[in-house]
Amino acid sequence: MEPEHPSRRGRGPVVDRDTGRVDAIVGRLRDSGGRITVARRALVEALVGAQGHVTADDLADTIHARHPEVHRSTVYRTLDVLEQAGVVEHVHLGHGRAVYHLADERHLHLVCERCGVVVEVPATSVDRLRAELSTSTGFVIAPHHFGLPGWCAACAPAAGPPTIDAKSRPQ
Amino acid sequence: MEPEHPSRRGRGPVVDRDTGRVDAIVGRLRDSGGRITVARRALVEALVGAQGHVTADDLADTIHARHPEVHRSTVYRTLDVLEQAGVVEHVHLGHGRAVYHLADERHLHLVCERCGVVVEVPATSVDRLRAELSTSTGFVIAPHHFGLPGWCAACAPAAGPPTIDAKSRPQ
DNA sequence: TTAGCTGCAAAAGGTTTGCAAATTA
DNA sequence: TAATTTGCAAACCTTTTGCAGCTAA
Repeated sequence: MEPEHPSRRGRGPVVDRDTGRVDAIVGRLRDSGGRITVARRALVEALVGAQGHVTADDLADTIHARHPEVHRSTVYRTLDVLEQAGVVEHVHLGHGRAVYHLADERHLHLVCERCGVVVEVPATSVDRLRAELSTSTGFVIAPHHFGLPGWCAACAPAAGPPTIDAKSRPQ
Repeated sequence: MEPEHPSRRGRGPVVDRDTGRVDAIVGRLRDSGGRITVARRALVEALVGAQGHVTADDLADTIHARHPEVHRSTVYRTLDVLEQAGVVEHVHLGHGRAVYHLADERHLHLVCERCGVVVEVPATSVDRLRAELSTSTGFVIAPHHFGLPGWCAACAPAAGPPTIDAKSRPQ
C-alpha cells in the first residue's frame, strides 16, 4: 500500500488518523442536521480511505465489501448530501466519468485524451488565467470541476495537431 | 485577428456565403472519399446555418423540418465523419450536453455553472497557461474540447465560495 | 455493381427518481 | 413518534451499435 508519509512517522497506525477524519466528517454531517446511518458512515469511510480519484461505482464496490445491501442510488444521494455540506467535490474527467474526492484535496486534473492518464497540478496554476479572464470578461473560472483535457508528456509528441478526439484514442 | 469575427454570424444576408461554405465542406467530404447523401448535405447546411453552439438534437430538429426521415443516429454518425475530416469539432459544456461547431470557429467556452450562459473567448487565452504547464509537467492542455466552468459576471457576486454544483442550476 | 450509408430498434452507461418500508433522533 | 433515509425498480438522456435494406458513384 501507501508508503508511510514522513510527517506521520512514529505517530501510530494510519487507521487512527483516518478514524479522526471520518469522525470529523460525520460530525459535520450531523451538525448540519443530517442523520448518521450505516450507509453514510460506510461511504465516508470509503471516501477517506480512497487514494485519489474514485467513481461512485468504486465507492459502491468498496462499501459492498462490508455492506452488500447499500444500493448505488444511496451512494449517489449521500455524495450529493456531502457535496451540499461542502465535504466532497466531484470532477468530470471527461466523457461521462465523474470522480469524487474530499473537498480539502482540491487540485486540477489534467486528463490525457490519448492514454487517459490523470495528472494533478495545484489549483493555483490557473490563478493568473483566472485573473486575466476576470478582467477581460468578468467571468470567473473554477476549472476544478472538470478535467482539463490535453496530452501527457508521453503522448504529446505523437498527438499531432490539437484536434484529436478522445474517441480516436489508443490505437 | 480575423477581419470577420464569428460573432457577426447571422447578421444580414449571408445565404450566398453560406452556400459557398456548404459546397466547400461537401467538397472536402467528397474528396476524402465520402459519399454525398441527402442526410449529409442537410447536416452540413444545418451546421453552417446554426448560430453558435448546437447540440446533435438541435441539428436533428433542423434537419427534420425538411427531411423528417433522417434519423438521429445518422446525425451522430455524420458528425463523427465530419469530425474525422477536421471540419467539425464538439465541445462538452458540462454534464452530458455536447455541442458542435465548425472547426474554423475554434474558441474557448466559459460556462456559467449558475445560469448556464456560455461566453466565448479566443483560444489563445490559455497560451501562457499551456506553456507553463507544459514546462512544469510536460502536459499540453487543449481545453477547447471541454467548457471551462465558473461564474459569469452577473452570477459571480452571488456565487459565494467556489463549491456550487451545476446540478443546483436554475434551469 | 458494390462499398458505403441509412433507418430502425435496441443497448449502453452513468445518474436520477418515485415509493413504500425501515430507521434515526 | 415523526421525519429522514433507504433499497429497489424503473426511468432518464444522450450516444452508440447491430443489421438488413438502400443508394451514390
